[in-house]
Amino acid sequence: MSKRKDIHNSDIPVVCRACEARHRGVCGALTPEQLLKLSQHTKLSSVKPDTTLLEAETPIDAYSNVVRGVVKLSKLMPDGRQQIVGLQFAPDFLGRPFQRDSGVSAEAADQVALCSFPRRILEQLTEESPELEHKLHEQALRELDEARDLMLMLGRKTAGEKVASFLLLLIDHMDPEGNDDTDTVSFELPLKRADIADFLGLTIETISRQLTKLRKAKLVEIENNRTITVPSIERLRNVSGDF
Amino acid sequence: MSKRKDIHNSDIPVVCRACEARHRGVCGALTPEQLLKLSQHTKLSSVKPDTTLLEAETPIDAYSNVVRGVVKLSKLMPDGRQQIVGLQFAPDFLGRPFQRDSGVSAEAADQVALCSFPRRILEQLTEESPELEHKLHEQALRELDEARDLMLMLGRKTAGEKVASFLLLLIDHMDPEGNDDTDTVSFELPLKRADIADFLGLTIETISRQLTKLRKAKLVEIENNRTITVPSIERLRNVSGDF
DNA sequence: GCTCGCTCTTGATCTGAGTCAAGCGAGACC
DNA sequence: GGTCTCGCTTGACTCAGATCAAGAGCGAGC
Repeated sequence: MSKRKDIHNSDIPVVCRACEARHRGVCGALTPEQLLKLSQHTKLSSVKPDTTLLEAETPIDAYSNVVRGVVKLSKLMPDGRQQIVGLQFAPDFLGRPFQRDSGVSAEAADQVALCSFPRRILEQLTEESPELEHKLHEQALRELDEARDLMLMLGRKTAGEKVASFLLLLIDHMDPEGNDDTDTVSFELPLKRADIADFLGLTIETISRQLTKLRKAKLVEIENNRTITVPSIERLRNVSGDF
Repeated sequence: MSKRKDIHNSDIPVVCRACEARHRGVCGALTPEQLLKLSQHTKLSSVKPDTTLLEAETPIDAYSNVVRGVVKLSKLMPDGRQQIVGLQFAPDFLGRPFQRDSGVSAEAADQVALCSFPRRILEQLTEESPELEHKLHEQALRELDEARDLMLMLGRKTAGEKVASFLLLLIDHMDPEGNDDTDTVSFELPLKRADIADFLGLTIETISRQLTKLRKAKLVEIENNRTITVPSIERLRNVSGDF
């Protein structure tokens, strides 16, 4: 990031100037010229909750950066059982490089903003800049780490620990700006109960009961079903099983 | 693979000639010269079941290819609960590129043979050959896909479906040579019951009961607790939940 | 040969989360 | 205002898999 400080801001395409993807996301690997080229083909869009963004089994012809909101990656069993296998937050990259169908589908969890570009462009840029492939590789490794954390959670944690872990995961990923190092946070749940259940391998009813339990134990406060306040992250972590 | 047919075999280092990693693994990205350079620093080793290969939280200074056997990647909770988050079969690459600690530890599940080399060498080769990074990227994406399949399994499948899926996973990964397109296979279980339990998020007793159930349903035959025969892969798939 | 330790199986019982069912509150639409 | 739908909660009951307990099989070491 500091490496780019010397570049005058006017070299940066207007649409990219305020975008997180340029700092923490894959676009950070691009030169101003490449960024310009890319930005000429990008399309910003905003979609409603539960809009399907990628279908499993369907090869994709566009990639996106998540600019705002939360995207659910999910897998479906033939009989309808569903598991959310990952959540993507801004500025994550969305879409499987190298064409292989990844077998997951992607849906907006809440109001989501995307910055999309055709597959062809990304492929060109990858070829001329190994640093871009490196960024994508790093994102893949990061997602792999998260997937494995989730496996531990799904396989070995109790319902209560799962819900606590989920809240902590949200706190970790959302607005890293508002990180004032305090032990207390407040935020909007981007997922509805049904999504949380599909993420944690539980049922809606169990999510509801566990949240009530956390509320009665004064570990969280809940307003309007969606606004969560965690008075002490520390205390919440104590019931997450993570130490 | 066909691209290398024209290279005379004598260009290939002796230790690499019969190695799967040269074909399906990461070494396939290297030129004969690079392979030679690498092979001068590699060390072949063979380790007993349950030997620790990588410790979580400990940065690694060597990478390996799995040449024979099965390696368990696992995560541990502070109170001792354990989850196996991945299994690596020959010729998988073992070790996290770019130094970051991945938080998993690796143990031999059965008798394992490794081909190891110092981190420095891999880093040098990655710098001079983007194709190598590409191979590593592809392996990361493959592992990510597998991790997500496992998440669906851990979160949504019944004990019976989990055990059936596990056997199918083994059939998929083991000796792709012996794949004579028949519907019946026979193989040795590389994991003991306790490992299977940690992999599937169940207990030893449940594994045992589910195997007995499969045996009584004539879906598998079991000899000496370790030798499995599946008379019809098709029928086993029918109880795996995968369609 | 005998014992020890390890892996695995089987049975009896318990329990955490699922299932089924009812009801509430809030926004959307008529 | 009334009714529908959707998201959520709560209670009663059920059940799949965990837990607890006993014992069998088998190879290693003495």
